[in-house]
Amino acid sequence: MLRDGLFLETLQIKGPYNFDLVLDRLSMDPLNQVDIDSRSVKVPMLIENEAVIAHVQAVGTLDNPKFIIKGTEGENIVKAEKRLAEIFQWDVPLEIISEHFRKTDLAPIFEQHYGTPLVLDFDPFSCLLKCIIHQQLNLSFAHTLTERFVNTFGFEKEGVWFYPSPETVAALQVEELRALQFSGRKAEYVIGIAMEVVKGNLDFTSLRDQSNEEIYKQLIKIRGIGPWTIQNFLMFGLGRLNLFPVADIGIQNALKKLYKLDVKPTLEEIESFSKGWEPYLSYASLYLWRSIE
DNA sequence: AACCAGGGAAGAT
DNA sequence: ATCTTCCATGGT
Repeated sequence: MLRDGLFLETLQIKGPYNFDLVLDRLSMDPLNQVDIDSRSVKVPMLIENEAVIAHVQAVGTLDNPKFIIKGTEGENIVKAEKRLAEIFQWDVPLEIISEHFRKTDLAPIFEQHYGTPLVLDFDPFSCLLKCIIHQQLNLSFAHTLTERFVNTFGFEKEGVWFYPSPETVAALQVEELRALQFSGRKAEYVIGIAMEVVKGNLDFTSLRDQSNEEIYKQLIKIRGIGPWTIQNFLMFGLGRLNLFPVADIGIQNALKKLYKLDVKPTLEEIESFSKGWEPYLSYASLYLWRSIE
């Protein structure tokens, strides 16, 4: 339905799906344009290299989720809607996943956050940059640092900020990022990764069709990208369902809290806890993070 | 005022 | 191959 230069669509999906909890989590990142009262968010996407913004608003309930989607009229409406479905995991059967955890130690947490989907980052390249920037920083400072980065080098459209393009980032100097309080090392990582993309050595479209292992082998070679970054990228960049970042401090603290441990669990303990959570380890990770947020 | 943070590279065994 | 140190800065 077209009106006033907008495309407008109502969408109904299978429940359970708790969009209010989605907005709750998205609002942790100051770059996300979330409006809790109207139950909506503006989603910046790159469709066929074109910046597109979709306004997604929940109008349904947990068990009968409905959305109103608005966007600027263009040629890629179908692709934009497909991408939205992927980002918000509208086709993932949350009931089945929730059922899977009902007989595990995570049951109470899954009860508490029932209907929470794993929402993807809005763009794979942005996801990777965000992972690098967030490495070894507390969430609060990490968010101000990414916000500062995007506001300085990215671009704004219809009130939403886009991360800078690989070309823009590749052309930056370390000193420009140091001025934003990046460490020298972090600045080198970010610029270096953008250069790999510009040179064509890192292509996110082709990554989509590769296995986790193939992607790992390719990304681990790039300076600044380690296991934690790859696991996060596979989860939030590509939406893979079975990742568990054992080295993640947040996961460790969540497990410590869940099992009432005096110290953070060892690698072996974590491995043994997570037995039985497959093949949905990403959802275990997500709900563990939620449990300490 | 220490100590920690949703890590990873580089150097040392 | 595996262990240790350094990076850099804000938060608590």
